[in-house]
Amino acid sequence: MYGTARSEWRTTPRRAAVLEALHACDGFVSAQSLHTALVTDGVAVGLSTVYRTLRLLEAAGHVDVVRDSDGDGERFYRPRPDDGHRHYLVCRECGLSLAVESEEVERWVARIARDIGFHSVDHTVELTGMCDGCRPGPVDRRPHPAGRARVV
Amino acid sequence: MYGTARSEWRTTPRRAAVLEALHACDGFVSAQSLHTALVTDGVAVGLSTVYRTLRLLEAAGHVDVVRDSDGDGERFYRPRPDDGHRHYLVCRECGLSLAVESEEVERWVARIARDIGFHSVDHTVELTGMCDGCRPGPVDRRPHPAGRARVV
DNA sequence: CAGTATACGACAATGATTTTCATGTGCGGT
DNA sequence: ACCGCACATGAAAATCATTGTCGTATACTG
Ligand SMILES: [Mn+2]
Ligand SMILES: [Mn+2]
Ligand SMILES: [Zn+2]
Ligand SMILES: [Zn+2]
Repeated sequence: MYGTARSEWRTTPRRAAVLEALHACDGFVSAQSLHTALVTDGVAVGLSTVYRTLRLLEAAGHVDVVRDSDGDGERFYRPRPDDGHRHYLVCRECGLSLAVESEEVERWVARIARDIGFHSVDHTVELTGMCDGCRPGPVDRRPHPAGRARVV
Repeated sequence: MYGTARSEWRTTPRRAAVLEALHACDGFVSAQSLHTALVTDGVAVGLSTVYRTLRLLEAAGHVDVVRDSDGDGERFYRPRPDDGHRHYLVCRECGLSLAVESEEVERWVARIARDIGFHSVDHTVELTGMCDGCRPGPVDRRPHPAGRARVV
């Protein structure tokens, strides 16, 4: 009748590039570093577009997110597996991130939501620790593996 | 011998005031609103001091923290019960927050940490939803109970 | 191909939190 | 009680990831 039914998701070169760059990364990346990676790679894309695209992907459930535990709560993104969201155990030192099995927590969340009677209950679960390579020896502390973002 | 052993926590009037104001609040409060409450109450205290004190309390494990889910990740604080930390189900609309039973999750975290072999594993678990009073009716949506921070 | 709703990007604005740094004060030692 | 100094305080400036603005470009429908 009136408004023409238009698609709500335009496939544009920038968005394709952002998504591709995201998949090319190991583990979690921030919007900023993803933008840097793109520019370094010769892809002309604005920082705003990277932020906007990541937000869209987040809303569409195509990425998992973890937030830096310190002050500004910086956001890090990772492509989400097709079969549902994951939760991660992240090394505070080197950024190594591992998806963990979370059936138990998912059930717990559902039970709590049902018992208390809240609607549209969403959940955030983040584990942080130190991996073997980063364990602080009293004397012989070795250099960290790498900066951020390995994944298994 | 050399360095004099000094206490690592000075009891000062401002810190006492901040802690008291925190206990006087229902539910979670931000550093900013806690500062406003203090000043309104006639207590002369700087915003920096409120932030610093809350950080200290956090590090000492005397408060529980939840972070706003949107961009800036604003932090909200609540006095922690003596018998250990809690996790909360918070209403996105009115801020009503309820401590939930989380034995199951605590055990899950311990198991994951042990299985994967990370050390000093810490965890963040936050539940957000909509309480009964805030449920969005298709037609008759009623005004929200109150702004932020009730607790049960 | 035209029309328009949407995407883009350079740049400014936001806003919670941190840092600075000059000054005040708790507290251990005497 | 008095000193001395490490730590606490606060007003103001800095930080900085993220979002808003708005003029221009472009994807998509017809
Ligand atoms: Mn989950
Ligand atoms: Mn817990
Ligand atoms: Zn590590
Ligand atoms: Zn509510």
